[in-house]
Amino acid sequence: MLFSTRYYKNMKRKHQEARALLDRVTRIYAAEEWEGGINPAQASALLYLARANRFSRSPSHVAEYLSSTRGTVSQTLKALMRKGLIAEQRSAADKRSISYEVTPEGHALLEGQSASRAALDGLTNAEAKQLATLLATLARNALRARGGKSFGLCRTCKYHRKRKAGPYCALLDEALTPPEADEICHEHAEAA
Amino acid sequence: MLFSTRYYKNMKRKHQEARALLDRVTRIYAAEEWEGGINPAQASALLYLARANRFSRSPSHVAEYLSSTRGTVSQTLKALMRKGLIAEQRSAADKRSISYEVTPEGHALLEGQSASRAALDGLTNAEAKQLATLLATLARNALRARGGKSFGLCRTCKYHRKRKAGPYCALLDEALTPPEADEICHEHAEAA
DNA sequence: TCCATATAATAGCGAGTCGAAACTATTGCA
DNA sequence: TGCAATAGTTTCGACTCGCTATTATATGGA
Repeated sequence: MLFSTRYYKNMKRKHQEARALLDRVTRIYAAEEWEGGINPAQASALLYLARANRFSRSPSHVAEYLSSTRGTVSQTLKALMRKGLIAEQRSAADKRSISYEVTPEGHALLEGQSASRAALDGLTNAEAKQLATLLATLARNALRARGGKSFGLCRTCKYHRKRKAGPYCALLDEALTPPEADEICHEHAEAA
Repeated sequence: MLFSTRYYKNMKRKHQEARALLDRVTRIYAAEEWEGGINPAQASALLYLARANRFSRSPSHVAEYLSSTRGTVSQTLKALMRKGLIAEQRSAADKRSISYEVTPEGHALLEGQSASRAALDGLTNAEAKQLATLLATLARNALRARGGKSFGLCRTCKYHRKRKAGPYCALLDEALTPPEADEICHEHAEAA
């Protein structure tokens, strides 16, 4: 198939427009976050920790989720600790690993940000859903290209089982509480 | 209208999911940018300068577009200068103001990033257009709430005129070249 | 059992961002 | 002429960023 030069120029312009929009929206929200006494990196890490299950709340997992490094994330988490927004939970099984918990103060901060963003964005429910679907496609494709992990919700994983006693993970051979089925898992594998 | 607690919990979850997705996609792209020898703030400023018209390429304009401050942007632009990606253009009319030009090296870098992103995102043309539309709505609403300026394209502005001799700006009383009609303008006003 | 290797997290480095506030140099208005 | 507004820069302290050690713990052979 043959296309004109004009067609390609138009494609390129459209692509740059979408990219610039993503940049700009992110920066507007970042400005909001700064005003809440937290910086964007800290906000992203905090939201991840609030959404991740008990197997997925270590510095390494945060780093991988955010396409960052362990060193950088280690410092971000220390800052969140100092601010009392998360708490450390050392594991007995493996003394090297640490799991973080979002404190009530941390949850309150996220709650406030959610409210402020909902007021800002002014999207209808249908539009918000559409946006989430498109961004999810974008993330999935980009991650596949980069070899990253999906970090999807437990209930959409191929190891997820619905048992009479409640949800269950066939990979870790662990029983789960009902709310855990809606949390992010670092072991998440796309169902076929 | 009455809604259940479950309904609100679901709303909140959906909202956080969209926000987390925006976070994550941005960070995946940021990781790409670092690999290209440039950091996210520099990449955003560079792309803005490449898309802005000759009236809109000052440090103040970049700062306002990115919801940042003049001080921060001043440093970012100095970094881009050192890397030879932009060039200074001092004005004779107002000796205080500076306009920046993206150099051929800068354009080449953006070109490479565009190509790499297009390969990453894997969206169809229709999906890309839909995403751009949704993000534009988001940006417009958030900016209205914060009192920010739109920075839209010249040809969508209420002061834009299509004349026989070519495009024309009725606000600045200036004749424009055809490509300028597709550039960003800091004076942009939404058409009624 | 001992030792090499792998893994989890942290520390330190240098460049750079962030907002905020102080500071220059111009411009324009009264 | 004077003085406030504007455009840009500088400096500050806190923090992020990737990077390269370094420490502590686990694990898998020989």
